[in-house]
Amino acid sequence: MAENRAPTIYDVARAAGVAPSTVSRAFSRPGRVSAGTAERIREVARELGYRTNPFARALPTGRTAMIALVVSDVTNPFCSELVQGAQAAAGEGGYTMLLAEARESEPLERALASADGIVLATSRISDETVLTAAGQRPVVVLNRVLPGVPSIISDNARGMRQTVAHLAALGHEHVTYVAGPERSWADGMRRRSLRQAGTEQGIQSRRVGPYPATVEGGARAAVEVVRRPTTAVIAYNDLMAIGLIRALASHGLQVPWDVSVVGFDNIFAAELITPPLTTVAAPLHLLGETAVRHLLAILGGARAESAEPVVLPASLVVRGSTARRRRNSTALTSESFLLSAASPYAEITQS
Amino acid sequence: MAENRAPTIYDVARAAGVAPSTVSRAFSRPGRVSAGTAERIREVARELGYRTNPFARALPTGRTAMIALVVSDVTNPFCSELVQGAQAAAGEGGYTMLLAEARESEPLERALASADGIVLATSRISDETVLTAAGQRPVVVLNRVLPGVPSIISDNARGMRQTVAHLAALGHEHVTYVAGPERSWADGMRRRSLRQAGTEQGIQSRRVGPYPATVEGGARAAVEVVRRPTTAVIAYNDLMAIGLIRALASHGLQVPWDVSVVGFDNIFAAELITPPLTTVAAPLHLLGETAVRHLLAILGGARAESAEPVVLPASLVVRGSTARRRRNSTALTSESFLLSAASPYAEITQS
DNA sequence: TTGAAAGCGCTAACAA
DNA sequence: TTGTTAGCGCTTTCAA
Repeated sequence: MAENRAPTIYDVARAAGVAPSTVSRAFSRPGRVSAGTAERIREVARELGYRTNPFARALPTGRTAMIALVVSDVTNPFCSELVQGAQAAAGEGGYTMLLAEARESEPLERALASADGIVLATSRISDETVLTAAGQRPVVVLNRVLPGVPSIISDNARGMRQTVAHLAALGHEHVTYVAGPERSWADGMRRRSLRQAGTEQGIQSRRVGPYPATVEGGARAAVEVVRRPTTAVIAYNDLMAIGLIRALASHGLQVPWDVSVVGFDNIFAAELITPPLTTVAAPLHLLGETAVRHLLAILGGARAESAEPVVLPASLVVRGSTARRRRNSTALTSESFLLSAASPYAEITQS
Repeated sequence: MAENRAPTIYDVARAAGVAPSTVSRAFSRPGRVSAGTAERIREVARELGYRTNPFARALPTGRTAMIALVVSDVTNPFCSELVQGAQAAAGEGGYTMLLAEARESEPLERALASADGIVLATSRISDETVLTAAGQRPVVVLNRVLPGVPSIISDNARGMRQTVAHLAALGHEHVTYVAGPERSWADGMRRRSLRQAGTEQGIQSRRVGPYPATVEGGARAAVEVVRRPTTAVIAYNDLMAIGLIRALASHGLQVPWDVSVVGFDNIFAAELITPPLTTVAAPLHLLGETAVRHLLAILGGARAESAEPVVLPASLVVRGSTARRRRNSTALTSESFLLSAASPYAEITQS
């Protein structure tokens, strides 16, 4: 309410009996000013309640001390932890974090306009757009790999290998993958990893979908899963797995007894549902943190932009949604698995 | 990477054959420039890829077109939707949203330094600090009421009344309230509402706690709940309710058969757990949205800061964690309820 | 309606 | 080590 104009370096300078530039230096590069004056200046500044104006500073330096985190859906539990990790790392580095939910490209524009650098954690934005953005500001992408753009990913391949091994150990011979958003790099990666792991471990796999990466999407997938019997399904993410489990139940199929379900991400709700979800845990917090750290390093002048993506560990967390295959329940042979009415999207691989 | 200095109004002015000030006007106050020139300027600007620099603009105007949302824990599912609503409203109003997680006051400082206004959605910050902040910039608080500070709250009293009525209808005569953070305004409000509703409807209530407003906190509360038998408990929030339910189960008490549990907020996970949680649904998204809208209105010069908090509807969502009281199980009399070993914190009310 | 010019608060040469 | 002096890109009187 008391609209007293905030004190500036000029006020401090006058009160401390030095030149404004000295005050500026005292704050922007301590060490370039004698200990004594520095101390006095800080003292006076404190008394006056001076705070450096980030905008005024941004103008001559071109550095805003802000980074932007662009996500596709804040509501997605996957995001929350990411955001937290990012926010922590940003604060630690003295940066303020902008959060943008990118439905269209406009938020990205705004982010580009005011942030020094950007962390992109959304599959909603096309590779081309990302590349364009990367041409203007340092960009770090999460869970996608793009030539020339530093990226942080979690080890989907490893998680998938563990999952397949786990399922195989439980006696499963076929696995259905419920695909998420088609444009998502992670989806492609998970699909390929499954095929690969399947081949290595003698497990047949097929894919259904794509469906939206939501509880609702998972529920919709259930219809197709029911139509094309399987003993184990791996969903693109936990949200879908949850939707799938519930919908399956309403179709009379009990997880894990009738069918085993595995998710991806290990979101908060994964261990709360019944049965608790077996899932590939992504180091969500670490992912966000690492991305921001990486970005700050680049902003700080680190030119060692190794072309290789940073791979963070992911590994299977076994809970209650997977169980030994029931020999007698679903009379599933290799043939019936492969031949069951295929949807237009279906993609079948044989080990 | 092509580090071509971004075009400025000077570049546009030269290319369009007008003065820089005209370009400025064309963007900041269309209407103060002839339709023809305006069109030409926009044209040229588009070609050059000009974007107004928010920092340069912020300097003379003092307006940054950014608002800050300060929350206590991004990871809390309660926040996610809030953030989304806020972010949507901000974008809609042409504002960029800063997100700060306030563990200490430093993030608040940063927010104050760069945002035009602030939405405070955390109980971690003291009333005094909020008041100080409100003295410097427009502030809107969420779920707390502070003299002179515009606030948005959800109708806890109504939700509580419904809850008590629901419980009473199920035959419960005593209710235990598991308290959350002591400094939280919402906690006090819920406690008072319960006492009030209890008095009105002839239900005895007592309080245990406070405990942290987390799953872990809820689990810890279970110990006390077990020690001091009760047939129904209302938890400060869903997270605690969830922790409570699970911990109760490990103590051999089944919800809702042995004890009914009600939460607050209706977070995403509430309907996923087993049993699905009966809870007072807060309009999370709307809360965030409304807070930001309100803030933008104030920033826009709305002086009608009605002293009254804006109250958004909250109401009970009945799911599976509440059930009819089993007459025979817990032989709970009014005396034993009131006299059971009280913790130092306990506060007992009699209708 | 448009242009000229003076800042907004800070940083960064360059001098002293 | 410190002061002087230009700007950074934009807005905003004030004149024209």
